[in-house]
Amino acid sequence: MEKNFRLRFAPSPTGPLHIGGARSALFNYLLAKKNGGTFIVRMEDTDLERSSKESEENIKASLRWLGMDWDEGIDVGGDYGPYRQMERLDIYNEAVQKLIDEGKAYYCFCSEEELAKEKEEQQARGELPKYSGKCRHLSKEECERRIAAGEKPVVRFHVPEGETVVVDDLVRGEVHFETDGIGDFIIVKSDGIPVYNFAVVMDDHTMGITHVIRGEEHLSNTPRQIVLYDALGYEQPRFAHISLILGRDNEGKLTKMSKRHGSTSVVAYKEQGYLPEAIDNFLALLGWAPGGEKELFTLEELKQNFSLEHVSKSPAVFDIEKLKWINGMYIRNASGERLLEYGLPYLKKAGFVSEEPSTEEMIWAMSVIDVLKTHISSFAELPELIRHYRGEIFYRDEVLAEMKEHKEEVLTVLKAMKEKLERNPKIAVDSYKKLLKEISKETGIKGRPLYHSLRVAKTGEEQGPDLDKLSVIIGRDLMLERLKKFIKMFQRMD
RNA sequence: GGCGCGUUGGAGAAGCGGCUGAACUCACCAGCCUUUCACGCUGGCAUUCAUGGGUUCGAAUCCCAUACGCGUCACCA
Repeated sequence: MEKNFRLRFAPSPTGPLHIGGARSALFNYLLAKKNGGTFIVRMEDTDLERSSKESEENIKASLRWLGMDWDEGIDVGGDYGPYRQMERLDIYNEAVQKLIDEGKAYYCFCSEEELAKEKEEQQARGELPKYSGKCRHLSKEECERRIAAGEKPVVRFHVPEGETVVVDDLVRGEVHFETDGIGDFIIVKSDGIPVYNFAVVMDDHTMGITHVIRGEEHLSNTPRQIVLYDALGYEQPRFAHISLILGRDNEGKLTKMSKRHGSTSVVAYKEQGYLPEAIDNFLALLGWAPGGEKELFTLEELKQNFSLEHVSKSPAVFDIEKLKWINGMYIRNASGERLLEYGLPYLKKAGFVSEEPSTEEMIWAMSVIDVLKTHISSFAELPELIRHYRGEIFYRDEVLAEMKEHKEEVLTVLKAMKEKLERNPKIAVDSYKKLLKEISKETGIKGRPLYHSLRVAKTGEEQGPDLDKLSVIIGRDLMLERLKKFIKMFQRMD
């Protein structure tokens, strides 16, 4: 009998939601949805120093933006709350007291200096550094006396010696750890707040979590947690540790994804004009492989197809080129409305259309986006491209040299265009195609000689959007100005 | 250093003992489409899976060793 799937994403609100976190959240979300289960979001805010409300808000907003709505947890509630660790202290304290009473955990009064010294000595002797167990045998009376005297002890868990802990991991198989390598670890800090390894066990158990999908960096924490599950008499959830996300640094070395590899937060990608469905798609492919040749998946399709069986053990490389490609594909396939919805803010921000666009501006925005949509991989490139086409242009020597070989032809075409533009001060955007036809007919020049000369004169480039459509961006006046300048310059060349 | 994990083309990445004489994507090359380029479409692009042994009728796929890379060893999560 399979229990209902209950999965969770439990970030600590110590910064904006980053790519790695979003990917963990996604995998949990997808597995829950695939199996008709429940997706829960909870906050691990026991690090008072670094936790902040802004971070929590950022994480929630990012998750919602990516389409990962949770069924239970923070903000939405549920039967297993509260969903913030700092509001669950009573639950933890009760369990800690039980462990102390049973002799499975104990107060430790060692100072940081003592511990550091001990560690140093152990290392000098070539031993693995771990807590000596010095406070293990303090009497209850002594503990009470010292606490009453104002000392602030931590609580350590007495790790059973000489045992092997097996992590039965859904992606890595059985991974073995010796308890002798662990040492009695702290479960409650001297300020009375439990440490992650303890709180997470309590939460996952009391919330009925069935599967824990998290980053590989937690693999070495898992034996500690398992030993706690055993001591508490709780049943373990299934664990799945997904591989790290690597980024390539300036020297070309691959290391764990961090700020030095560029943007790491979800909001940063949002601001750069990536679509949430593209991010989801990209994230899903970071370590997970769908069966066939298909690479583009909507969230809905991901929900149906996701499974842990095809999650890779080897690290995933954050390949920004791939993200750009995926995003570009989503942009090309998006409806006009959606394109406008996402693209317009970038045009406004860059000042190409006003804050309250007129109908004319809206029409212009739509056609610009339509012209450029096959040339951008994110919406942030939209204003960049427009500025690029309108800005200073440079003519490459090789290109000019090639054109010089057909000097007469080139000049004929350019002059014809110049004259037509001069005669039509208010030429409509959609009549450029007709114009090109006329020029071709009148001059007898067609194909590459026709298009190439005009393209170079107008943009300085040899490739780009359709020539007639380019007028939407450059406009009649600028185009004419450039033609005149180019003709002048070109005539003087020999 | 201990423990843990990984190593497939120019890059990302499938593959889980025979139907892979190694998918797919990017990049690159060629052709088609387009009165041009791009977009799009079609085709080409690893005699080989870090190296060395072994198991097997058969291995990128299983085992061992070596090398290299990465992660983790907190009163952070």
